[in-house]
Amino acid sequence: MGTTTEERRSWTQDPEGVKRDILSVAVSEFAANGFSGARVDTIASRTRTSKRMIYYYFGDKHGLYTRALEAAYLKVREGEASLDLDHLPPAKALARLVAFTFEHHRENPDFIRMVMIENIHNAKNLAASQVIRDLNVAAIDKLADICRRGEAEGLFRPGLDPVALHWQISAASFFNVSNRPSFSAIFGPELYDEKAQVCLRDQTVEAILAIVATSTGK
Amino acid sequence: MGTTTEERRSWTQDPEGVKRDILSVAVSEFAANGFSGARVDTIASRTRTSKRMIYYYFGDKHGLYTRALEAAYLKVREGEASLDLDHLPPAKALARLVAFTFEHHRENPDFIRMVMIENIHNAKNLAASQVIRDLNVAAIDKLADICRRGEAEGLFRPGLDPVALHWQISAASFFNVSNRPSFSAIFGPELYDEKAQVCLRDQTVEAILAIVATSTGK
DNA sequence: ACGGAAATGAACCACGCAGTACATTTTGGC
DNA sequence: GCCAAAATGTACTGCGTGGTTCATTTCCGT
Repeated sequence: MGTTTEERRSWTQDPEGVKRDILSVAVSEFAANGFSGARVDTIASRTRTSKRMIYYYFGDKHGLYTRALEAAYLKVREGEASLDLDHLPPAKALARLVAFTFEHHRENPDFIRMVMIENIHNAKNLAASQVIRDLNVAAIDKLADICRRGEAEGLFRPGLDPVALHWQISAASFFNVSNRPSFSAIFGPELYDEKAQVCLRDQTVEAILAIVATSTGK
Repeated sequence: MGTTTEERRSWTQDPEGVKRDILSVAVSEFAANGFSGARVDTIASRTRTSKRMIYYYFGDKHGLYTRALEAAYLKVREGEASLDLDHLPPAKALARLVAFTFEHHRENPDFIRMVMIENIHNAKNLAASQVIRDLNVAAIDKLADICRRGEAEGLFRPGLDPVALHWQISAASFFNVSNRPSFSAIFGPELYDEKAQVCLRDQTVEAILAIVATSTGK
């Protein structure tokens, strides 16, 4: 009855595709607006599916946020995996790692913003995710290895703390992206010209090399 | 009629006090929860006055946020004014400035968080505030002066960019506070022990001194 | 001492937005 | 082919929250 005049809706199912779609939109929305700033309706409207599916797959806004955070981490750590430093001498390897980190952060502003947002929330969700903790601990192994080799060859000062070194590297690389808006607003955009960025990167590399070479701190 | 049984309310006016009260609560609430995360009702409940007064004096939530941001900046820049470096030789002065900045940021987490939040919002409000721009440009004068003196005495390499140097100093000092939650969550809280913090601070001072001393970058 | 403006109180409202109910279609196992 | 389970569409709701209305009290100039 009336089937001819009424519209018949049909679709083909694609659970994994739908989840991926939602997550990628969620990452960019949360990264852009923060947790409370992001709107589930907006996220939904930017996917090829509906709000209904978000709640179907992710439970609630918070669940979606957590999964988006993990997705951002996974993507960025994937990019790091390609870096092979074992064949380089320690100083070269370290220089390369620092320069790479600097560039890699620049290329992943959404990831940086997700971490900023997490820090505003005191890293509550980050701390709760075993997935992320594992990823990060793995990320420091490369650095620890370089330190070990450098010390063994007598090139680096003894007693280096890989975590402290990672802190120094992250500080510059992260800050460069995270505080770009405020820095540009106050001092002008010149420091973010490609040329100036290369300069900052090289300066950072040199600073890190200086730290491992000299005997500083106690 | 009935004036004896009905409660009579009376109060003494204090416009400036009320504004100060509201602003100080607003800073801590916005710093803690971000713009959309903060609740006007919560802010109101923590003041000695009412939500009505917030709208009376600040117009809307956004107006309150802007004023809170400026208040945070004013307070922190005030603390910096006490630092007198003119009587120190350039290297000493720079070392002192870096160490001071590092500590000063640690002591003002709410300010750091306000800047983080601004950066999430692409520094939109910060850019719109002439007050804040003036404050920051003034803040770099100290550093520019040290650079000038250092170069004149042949102690620093020529062509130093005070803004780039400020970037390096800020990166470490800011990151140390801004990313403490995520860093602690992932690598443990050890790096934020007093002892380790002193170590990081000294390491940062040395790194900055290395930058001005060597001829790095182009 | 009084009149108008500034300052404050108490209740109220409109609506944006997270989350749901219910119906319908697809899919895969037997 | 049939049926239960998974996946999707459509429409709806309750309430948290930013903002307002109206009345009342304090203060200050003359």
